[in-house]
Amino acid sequence: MPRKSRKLGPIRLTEVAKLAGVSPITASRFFRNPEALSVSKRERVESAAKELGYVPNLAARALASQRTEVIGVLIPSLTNNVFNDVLRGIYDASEGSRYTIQFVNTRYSILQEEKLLRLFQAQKPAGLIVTGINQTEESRAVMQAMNCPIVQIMETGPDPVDMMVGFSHYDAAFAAVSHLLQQGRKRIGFIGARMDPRVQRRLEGYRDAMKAASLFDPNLILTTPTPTAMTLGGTLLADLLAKAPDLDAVFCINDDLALGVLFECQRRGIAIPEKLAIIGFNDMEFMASAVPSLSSVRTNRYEMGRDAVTMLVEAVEGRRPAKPVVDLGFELMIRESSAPRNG
Amino acid sequence: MPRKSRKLGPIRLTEVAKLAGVSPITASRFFRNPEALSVSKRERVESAAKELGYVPNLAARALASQRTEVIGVLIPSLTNNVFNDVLRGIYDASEGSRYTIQFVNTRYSILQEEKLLRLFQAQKPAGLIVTGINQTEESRAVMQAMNCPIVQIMETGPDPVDMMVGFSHYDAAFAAVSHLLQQGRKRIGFIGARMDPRVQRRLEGYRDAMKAASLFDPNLILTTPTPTAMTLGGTLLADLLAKAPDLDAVFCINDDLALGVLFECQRRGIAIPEKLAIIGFNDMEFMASAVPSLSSVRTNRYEMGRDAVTMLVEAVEGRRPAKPVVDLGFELMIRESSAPRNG
DNA sequence: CCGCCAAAAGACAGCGCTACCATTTTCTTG
DNA sequence: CAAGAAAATGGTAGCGCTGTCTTTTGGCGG
Repeated sequence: MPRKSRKLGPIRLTEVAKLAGVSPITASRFFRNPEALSVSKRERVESAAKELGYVPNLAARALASQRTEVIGVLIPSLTNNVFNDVLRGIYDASEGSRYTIQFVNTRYSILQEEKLLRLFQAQKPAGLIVTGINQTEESRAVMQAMNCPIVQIMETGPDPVDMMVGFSHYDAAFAAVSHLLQQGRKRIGFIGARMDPRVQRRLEGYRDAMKAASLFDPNLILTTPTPTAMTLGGTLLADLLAKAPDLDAVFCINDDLALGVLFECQRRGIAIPEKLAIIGFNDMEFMASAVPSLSSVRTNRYEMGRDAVTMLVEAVEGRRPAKPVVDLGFELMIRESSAPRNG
Repeated sequence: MPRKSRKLGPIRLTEVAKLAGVSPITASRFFRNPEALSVSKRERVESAAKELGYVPNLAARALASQRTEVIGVLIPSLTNNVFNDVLRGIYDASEGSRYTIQFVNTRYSILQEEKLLRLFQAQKPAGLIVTGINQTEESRAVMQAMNCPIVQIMETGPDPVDMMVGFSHYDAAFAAVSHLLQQGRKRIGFIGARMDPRVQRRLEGYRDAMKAASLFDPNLILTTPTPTAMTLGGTLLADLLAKAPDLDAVFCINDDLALGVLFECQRRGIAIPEKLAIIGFNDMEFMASAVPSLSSVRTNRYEMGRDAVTMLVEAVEGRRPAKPVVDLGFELMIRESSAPRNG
């Protein structure tokens, strides 16, 4: 006898079935597809399960059925508040479904991402959410082999692995810079930190907008691989001002930097927007309440997370979306910090 | 024959064992406790596993061993940035271990918490992290029955379910208000939102500090059950000023509200700290860079998450901590916003 | 009242791994 | 060098559930 005799542990499906007077397999079906049972048996199983306080053993279910009800989520950072909103959307959407979220942090490393992807592969998740479109060849191969729906989030691009929900960072940055140009600004700086692929694309948008206006000047660009932080905004503005004292606007690749820039300006007595216009990116809540209120590019982060889960759930259940790539767009939120000079 | 013949799916332990020329159970041991194998077998299993690209099937492992390597985390909110930092600590600490984090959101509802706790119970987690000390009787009973180490985080209190990592919100608030009193402030307002149990305890700390100075006045207190937000800070300040026009300081239960208050003051031309002193709570990064810089109470959120996981892992492995309740304390960060009036 | 068909219920084996114990091998030591 | 202890390894069964197929049941027309 290899194991101790039956311990009195948690209630098993067999016990429920016995109490309900049905076979275990019928009880099993009750939990997966109650419609398949006759009304009488359905009620009996239901009350038996309630009476015993039965909770299915997920490990056994996963082993027997060869699949799980887990949605794997790969996100590059928890420090960056942007992903906080995305996660909120993901968790909110998952609560209505029967799927569980399993979240992992790639730390902006595509090799770490590859490793984690392999780990997920072994768990046979029901679906996968990955950030961005810059996966390694190997990662793409693993994803393709996984045989589950996959959504790439945060940006759109050509050649989706499966599905996508995002927006064009290039277009968003182009629009933000174009707005500053329309306000008559000419010496528009670019302040960027961390410089992940999406930030790189924002830089391209900035560059092309400036070139289109024949105002491009590499001295107006200041970037650092350092992770973003509010204090960094102040430091970077100081450095940029040293390189380009005639700066009359800044495009910050996120709102933390923008607020840091605002504070630095207050410290130095630089009038916003008269001397310097500021525009941020993402439109976090504080942008609207700052004094002066700060312009930004609103991105639909919560919706991205939420829609990714929705698409995944639909796809798992066989209802693949009409178009696999969803562009959630962006919106310019023009506020005091980029008002016309004489406004 | 109930199933199709052996499909060519993922590599199983048996395959690895065969290639290594050992029994499956020996191969199994390699993955759980390599020390138990002789060096020669260890090397053979290792290379066989690598060659075949073996990844253990976690569902089978969980089913056979009757336990998982999951740490369940119950946290009340993803919107509140405080928990972002805690989660970071949790995830960072878990990466060094073999445990996986399974996070769920209780939405500040103790009934939801109870429900989620039951769900976790069925999954037999290796450990559990729960927020706060205000669980239902039923929840406590479930936890006690779970037979796994449990850490309550975010605050300390009497009667831990098992272990605790946190600090005294009462003491922290008391200290913050005492500081304002020492600066000669007499009409110190309290601005609070959401009013979860921990915020309630901060209110008590405020109340007792004011009473001790014989300066308590209920008109100085303004709270709302609304979730916290930066704009809310401004609104609440406006309302409080209507009730108590002679206000000379505010204690905000978090930094978002404090920044909102600062912005509202800038809008109204209220001089900080001359007319009004401000102190927040948590010491988020932006507090130091604001102009004027904002005082706050530093709390060790990241460390709380990190230490909770560390304690859990230690406990699972039989090394229970010397003292089950860890007080991480707090630190008053005094900055310009609560400097003396003539400073 | 029979036969037919669809729907409902059940039988059975096995998913991939590990607990438990038995057995073999290696190491100590008088 | 024998004998006992300790370490390393293996055999077997089963964790709790579900996929597949088979059997039973019930409804209905003739």
